[in-house]
Amino acid sequence: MLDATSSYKLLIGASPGCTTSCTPAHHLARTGSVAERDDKTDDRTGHRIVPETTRRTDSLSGTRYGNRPTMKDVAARAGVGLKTVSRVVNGEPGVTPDTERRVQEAIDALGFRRNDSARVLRKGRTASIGLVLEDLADPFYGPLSRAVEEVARAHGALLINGSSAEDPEREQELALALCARRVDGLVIIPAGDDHRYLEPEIRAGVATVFVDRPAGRIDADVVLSDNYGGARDGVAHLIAHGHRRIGFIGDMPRIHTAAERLRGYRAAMEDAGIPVEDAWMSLGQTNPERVRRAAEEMLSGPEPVTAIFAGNNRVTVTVIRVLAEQSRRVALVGFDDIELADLLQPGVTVVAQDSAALGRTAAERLFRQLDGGLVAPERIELPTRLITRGSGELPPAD
Amino acid sequence: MLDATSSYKLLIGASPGCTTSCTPAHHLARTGSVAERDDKTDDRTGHRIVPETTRRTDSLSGTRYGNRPTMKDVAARAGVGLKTVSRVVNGEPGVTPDTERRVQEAIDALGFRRNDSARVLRKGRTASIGLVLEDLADPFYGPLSRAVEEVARAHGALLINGSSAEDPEREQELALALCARRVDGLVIIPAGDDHRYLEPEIRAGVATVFVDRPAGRIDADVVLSDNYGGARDGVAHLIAHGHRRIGFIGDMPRIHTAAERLRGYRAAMEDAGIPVEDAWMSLGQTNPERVRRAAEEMLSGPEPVTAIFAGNNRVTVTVIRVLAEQSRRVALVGFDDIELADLLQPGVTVVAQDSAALGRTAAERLFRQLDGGLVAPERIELPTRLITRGSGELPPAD
DNA sequence: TAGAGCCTGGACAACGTTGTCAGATGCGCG
DNA sequence: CGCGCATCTGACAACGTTGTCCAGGCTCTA
Repeated sequence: MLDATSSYKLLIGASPGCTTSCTPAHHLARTGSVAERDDKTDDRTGHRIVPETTRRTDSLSGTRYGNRPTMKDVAARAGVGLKTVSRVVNGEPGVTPDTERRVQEAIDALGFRRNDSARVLRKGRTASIGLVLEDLADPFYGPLSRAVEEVARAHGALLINGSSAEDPEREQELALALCARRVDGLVIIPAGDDHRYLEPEIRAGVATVFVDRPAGRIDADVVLSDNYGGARDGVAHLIAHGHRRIGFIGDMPRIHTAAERLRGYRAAMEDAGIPVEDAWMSLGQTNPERVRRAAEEMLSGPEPVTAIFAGNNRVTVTVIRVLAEQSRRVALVGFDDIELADLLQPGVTVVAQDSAALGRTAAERLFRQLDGGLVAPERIELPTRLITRGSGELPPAD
Repeated sequence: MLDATSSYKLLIGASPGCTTSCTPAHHLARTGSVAERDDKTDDRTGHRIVPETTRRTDSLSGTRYGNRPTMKDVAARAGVGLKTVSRVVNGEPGVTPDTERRVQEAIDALGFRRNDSARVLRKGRTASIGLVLEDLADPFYGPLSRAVEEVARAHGALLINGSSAEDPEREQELALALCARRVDGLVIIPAGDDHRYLEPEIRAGVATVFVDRPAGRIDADVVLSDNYGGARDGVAHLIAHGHRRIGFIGDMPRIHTAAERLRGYRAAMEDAGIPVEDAWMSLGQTNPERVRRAAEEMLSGPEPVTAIFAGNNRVTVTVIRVLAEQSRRVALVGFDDIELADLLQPGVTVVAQDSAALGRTAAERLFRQLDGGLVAPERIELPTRLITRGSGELPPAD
């Protein structure tokens, strides 16, 4: 068992149900027939288990487990002082080649590896940054995460990341756990809307940058897409192609991006002088069931919408499915680009944001905070791109 | 600047070019016209920058940056001993409610947060595990990563992860850097084929599980999909639908999964008594350019292939693009499931592996190592599923 | 050959926490 | 009033590393 005291558990959060809410597995198509291989599999798990040839080496030997050699051990073996070993390990000058060789031999012989925990304790900086996002498995966050990692790597730092699962409490747990680890900085895709809990941390020097959505109740750097403008453009695009009854399906309104995109939708409609009807707007969870229901409702009745604006990639995917079942041709513009969107019939017109750029920009900003000391918090907005592929250019079919 | 000494840099790797090789950005369709928003953007970066209202709080106040309060400070302020604070922080028994209240007040007033580095140093366990994978941005690894994270979370551990970018050297750097951080365990999707460098670490008690591909030159737990069987089934499926000239496009042969899938291809062909021609097999990088060239070659000439087996998700996506441009109907089965595969015309038949299950199984195995002490290394093979959607059932079009 | 200066190596404290152990305090009871 | 006991508290060492500082030996020059 991992040694986690009660208080520690409180921080990290040992919640009962690990609801992996909305992994792409849900999005992956599971239609069509399924043939399962069946070849000497374990009854219970369906796994095939093959024992490896040898037992784990040294499992019973005299080697002490979990008792690693220290610099002291290396020093003793090499017949030198403790600090000399430190010098060799860190490549500091002032060691004769001969001594260095002896130390190196001892290191190799003992399998010594410097304990970075102790190093961190002594030096104060951990050379690691934390990333709190919503769901690592969401294709939108993959590139973002990778971009943050690349920037971290370029600065010699490691990346610790965790998923909040869109739960504000879990976001806080994670962020604070990372602070307890003394990460040098924090990149946060917020789930909650009150981040005052971070104030002591920021004051203590933890660099902090928010991405995709702004921080709540504190001043902090934030890097986001132009959600309002992007949505407005997308909806205006539909209007320009003759649509007037346009539906909007988005995420829960408490999520900043969802609210902004809705605002963009309203603005575009207003600009065109089209009064928006309540039945055209549906905000809520983005699981396939709800989205499907919402879409089907908009598409039924005496005056169905002729076009749908989908508030994010998950919504778009489900709406595509629903539209594929319709006899009428309904126009669609989605927020976020989607893989293979160009190969569908028709191609899916989207308002694309560059998630990698979001991550990169945020991480760079983070390290600038770390390098250069203090600057005024800024809000950096990245433009979106309207990519027309067909679905957004369909004329209204009344 | 982050404090990273030369030797440290050596470990973490401060490589010159940060080639974010093959992020999904490459896969995302960029066809169709593009309209860029242009609204008071910064000339150089294309960002829109809006200064936040206030200056960062305390930026110039007397608060000492990077000088956090310690338990000693809390103790002094609460007028109690050091150890009493420790007791309160850790929820240990033996503290009067009154004392506890005083300590808690001091903690809140000072914004104290326990330094886990020191804690780790003292206790030996870090309650964190490392994940080395190929590319966080690859949709295949997102769910895997998330699954590992969930299991870690259930055990009160945090997840540190890094991308090897399919570079063995970088894999080693990362893994060893994680060991220096004293992660309790390591989940590795290996890029290289020699992992003897991990021997001292494993001996020292670092739990280690390999995923997706087996370890090289050491005995270690490994969790992988039935690549051989899956590929054989997929190819047999094509053969069953009348194909004989079947192409195989896969990843570099040094990658275990690629080699196994090729073996499956050969086996299926042999089972059917079809001699394989060299021109039908193409192994190498999976970037769109090479895959496209490979596919186009197979499809030209006097005796073109009538079906293609795509060795992984990236290959499949590119092959779909190429096939969409062909006048002839060519059958396709791909390894790995793909989002929206069911909505294409025809739907894409795939051999699906459950990447989340891979991650979950591996992480659970890791914590079992940590909990239960030592067991013989095992090889756990997860079954694949053939999902038929149309593209794999097309008859040969000669 | 002596003194100055440089190079190398090592002793020691400190980082912030936790485990050990002993001391202090309060209480009940004989 | 004194004793034992239970409860609470705090002093101290240790975890493994790095920074400071000093000692000893060497080379070089006068």
